Amino acid sequence: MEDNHIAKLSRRERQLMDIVYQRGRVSVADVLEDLPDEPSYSTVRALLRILEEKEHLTHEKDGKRYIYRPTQPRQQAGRSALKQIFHTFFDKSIEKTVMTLISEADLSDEELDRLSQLIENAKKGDTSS
Amino acid sequence: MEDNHIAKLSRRERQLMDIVYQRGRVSVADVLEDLPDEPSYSTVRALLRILEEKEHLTHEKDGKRYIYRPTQPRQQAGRSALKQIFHTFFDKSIEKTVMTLISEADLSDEELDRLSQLIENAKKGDTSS
DNA sequence: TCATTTATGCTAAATTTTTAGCATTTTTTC
DNA sequence: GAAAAAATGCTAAAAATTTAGCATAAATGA
Repeated sequence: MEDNHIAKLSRRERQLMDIVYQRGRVSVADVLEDLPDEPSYSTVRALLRILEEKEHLTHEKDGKRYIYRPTQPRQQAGRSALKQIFHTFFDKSIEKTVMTLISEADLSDEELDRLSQLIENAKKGDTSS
Repeated sequence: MEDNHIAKLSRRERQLMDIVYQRGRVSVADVLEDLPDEPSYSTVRALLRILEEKEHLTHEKDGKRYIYRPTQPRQQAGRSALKQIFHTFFDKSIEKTVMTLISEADLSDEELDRLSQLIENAKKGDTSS
């Protein structure tokens, strides 16, 4: 169950999951706030319920209202999303991908140094943290 | 029109676009080959036509059959896909993203050296190539 | 306590997506 | 050059997604 079954989501479902992953945990109102084309309250609730049925979300009660969280941890979901992109657009080349990230960002020298450090550590076989 | 309007695609449409970006250019048969749940020839054709209407694809004739290509260049599409992931799952942190990429890949020392080099170049203000 | 507000539960309609069929055109092959 | 094979053009049905409405329950506050 490591797989990218997030790819099977419908358009709207994906949009909701993105919001959930950005926020970490959400109420119906939160989601509504982040949706640019204000659908109705009912609509959002229905979608959250469906996502819960499909086991992409769980909810707990916070006082009177529901708070939803993703079932798949953020990091894991991120990793598999990243892998997908990297396959489709960057020929599975880490270099191409990193290059694109760096050129996108206009990093300070300090940040670049930290990246170097990261790579040095990897070289020593330390892939943790 | 730089935006991620690829996010507005339906599930099936996205799946097709992924195939197109992986292959660069495709015939109907190519797409069919890459779809795990063999839909009919007609189905794929209809989808390609729709994607063309929406201007995500163009086609040209290669002998008797159509060859489809994305209208948005691969690199541009990749960049915007990457940006999305990086926003949603990695708190807009280049470091987190690169770290994940590296840990995913089990790179050789040689490859890591090339990455270091990449970063050195960036430090010198060279964000080209 | 009782009215108001703010939630959820459930259901069904509207819309969009997905699919495939049949007709026609172009290419190939004998 | 006629039959078969391999494309595309167009249309419409089936399935899935998306939406919102109405009923009900829980919390709030005067």
